[in-house]
Amino acid sequence: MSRSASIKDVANHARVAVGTVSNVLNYPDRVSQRTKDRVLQAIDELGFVRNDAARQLRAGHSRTIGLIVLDVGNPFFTSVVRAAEDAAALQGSAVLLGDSGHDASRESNYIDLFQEQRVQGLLISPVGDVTERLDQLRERGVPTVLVDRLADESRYSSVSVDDDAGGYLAARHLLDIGRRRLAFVGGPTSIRQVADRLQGAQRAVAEVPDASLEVLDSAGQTVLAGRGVGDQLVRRSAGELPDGMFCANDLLALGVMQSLTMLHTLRIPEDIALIGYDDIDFAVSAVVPLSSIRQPTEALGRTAIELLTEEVDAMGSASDRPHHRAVIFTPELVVRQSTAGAATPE
Amino acid sequence: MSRSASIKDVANHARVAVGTVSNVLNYPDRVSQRTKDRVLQAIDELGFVRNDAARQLRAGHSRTIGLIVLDVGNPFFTSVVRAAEDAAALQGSAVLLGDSGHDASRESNYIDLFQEQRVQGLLISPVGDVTERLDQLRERGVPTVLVDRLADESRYSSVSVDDDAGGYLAARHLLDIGRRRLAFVGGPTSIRQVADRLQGAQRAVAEVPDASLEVLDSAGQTVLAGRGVGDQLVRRSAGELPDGMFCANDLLALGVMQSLTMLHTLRIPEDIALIGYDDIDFAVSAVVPLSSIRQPTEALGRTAIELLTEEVDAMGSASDRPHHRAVIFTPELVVRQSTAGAATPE
DNA sequence: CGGATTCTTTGAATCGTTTCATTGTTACGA
DNA sequence: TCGTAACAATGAAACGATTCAAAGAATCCG
Repeated sequence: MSRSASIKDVANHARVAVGTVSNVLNYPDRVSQRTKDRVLQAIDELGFVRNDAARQLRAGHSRTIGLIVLDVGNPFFTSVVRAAEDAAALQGSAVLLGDSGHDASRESNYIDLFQEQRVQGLLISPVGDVTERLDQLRERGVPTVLVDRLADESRYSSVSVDDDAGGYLAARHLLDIGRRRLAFVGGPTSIRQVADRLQGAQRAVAEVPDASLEVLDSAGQTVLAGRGVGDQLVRRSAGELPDGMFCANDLLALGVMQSLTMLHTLRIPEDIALIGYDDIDFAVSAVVPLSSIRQPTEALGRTAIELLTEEVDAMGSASDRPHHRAVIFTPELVVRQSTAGAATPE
Repeated sequence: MSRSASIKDVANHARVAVGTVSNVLNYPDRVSQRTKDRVLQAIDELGFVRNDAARQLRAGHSRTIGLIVLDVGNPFFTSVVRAAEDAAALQGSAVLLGDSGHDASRESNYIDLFQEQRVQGLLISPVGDVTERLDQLRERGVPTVLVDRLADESRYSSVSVDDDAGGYLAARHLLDIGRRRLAFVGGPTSIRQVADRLQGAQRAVAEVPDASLEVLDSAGQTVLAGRGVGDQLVRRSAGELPDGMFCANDLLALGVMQSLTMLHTLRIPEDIALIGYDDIDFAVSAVVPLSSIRQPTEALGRTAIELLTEEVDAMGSASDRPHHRAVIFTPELVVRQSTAGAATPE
């Protein structure tokens, strides 16, 4: 129930000046061994723990970094968060995590909170149009790095993944194992990710003379939506079926797989090769382990912190040229049984 | 690039005293409309944002609550976290989230960090034995509530879920739809959750004279482990098969379902009714939508904050009797197709 | 032994907010 | 018109850590 001990209590207890205690904590080399021992013992006896508020009041800024993601429940972000936390910890910063849940007002609340906390900088996967807000933050000395969103390099640094390249990888892989009648399954193309992945797939298909790509619009991005598409497919005659399918995400792919395998008339991968996107945990333990495109989430998180640190440092040196970088990662192909085996053209 | 405006800048700009600005922010009623307008305008013009560090230095404590979970990627905790954040926001606190990832040293780092930040209190789902550490925290005025772990009420408050009751619910449901030859699938019973769920199931079975419960040990708690168990089952002759199965979690259940439905010789739920535990997102979109036991995660998170608030308040009034509460929630049965339909006894 | 040099220690000033005793102002009833 | 009460505004003190100029101690060298 006793109030926390302060640096002054420690100083009294060790019979030294407060400045000395501070030196023990921050510049141990400046202090003689004898006094250092006395001070450390006093710290131990009183159970002294630094008061971070006082510290950052003096310093003018905190040692924390704000991170606002769209959805902590999404494994993609979970992984980015963890990587960012680890990278930040290495340089002695902590990460304050905010989950906007795709809600602009929650997002705004977190920005307010982080600004009050005087975070060193902000990593954000924005919901609404927050550019004005972010400009204002930067004026006040808080730099921002956009996550999972490509930014104009003249304005912000950003880390993102090349969805077009991912789409290309997936389609190219299907073509490489000999498939020619491809189908793309994806939700509304108004979603940028979906549109980009489709575009990449089209690019790959265009490179192969006799290949075709059919676009199957799904109602959403869920397992059920995928099953809906699959159910329609199984009604087709054999000649009308694709022999390779690329789904805009793994949930869709798992739904399609459920439909196709349910009736045991179509085999994966022999009759139809199937590939998803995201490489979620479930992909590996599907009935037929699902090939997928893996996003380099660890690299995203780590690099986001690196770019932010660059910006923070640049802020310190009052060089006026704003030097931002937009880092774009290329996703990675993960081959499993759903696209395994040699070519089986008709 | 300009330094952030302080309350003093605002005071100068509005030609009032600093105390007045503070009053506008904290006790608007004490200030006349005229000055309030002037101050608010000055705040707006300077883009003033409170410095939380100074605030909490003065206050002696922050308005944040520390929350350390075992794994943010786990949907159970994700949901608890979100509920806790919402509940905290309602009372004007923010939640600092730490992910220990089942690692005692990460856990310890977060406790250090939160102590430096002078959090109001701590919610924790502990990895190692941290009781000493928590006692020490309480002495310094930082109360703790244990999450997803039953605590001795004489020492801590806690919120947890009754796994025995959950196991009972699941088995009772299978019995209620007429199944008698039950099987429990679960990992090593050294895991408390698994042992409790099994115990509850046994309790239910004991209540019905001609019912039996077979225990099938799974290698782990994954889809693949479940498939392993399922693969062994399908080799049995019809008479040796259970007619109702309860899996210690949904992943196991989904694995079992994959095996059983793969060969199309056994039907779910007609031949074998199947129920899992946790009600993960995938349960509803399985080939046969999976019945499950849902844990009241929202209530857990909300109640954890409530108990913590009680403790914080109790700390304020220097009443020496430590009054802790251990709240135990009962999980909920979610019936889907995998256990649907009337009884089909042999 | 004295002066120069290096190494330690000191403690007041500072960061930005809140608090609160004090002073200043206004309004009202007698 | 005066006294009193209610209301507004003031500004110094405090929170706890860090910084830094200055003082004090120890060491070295000629």
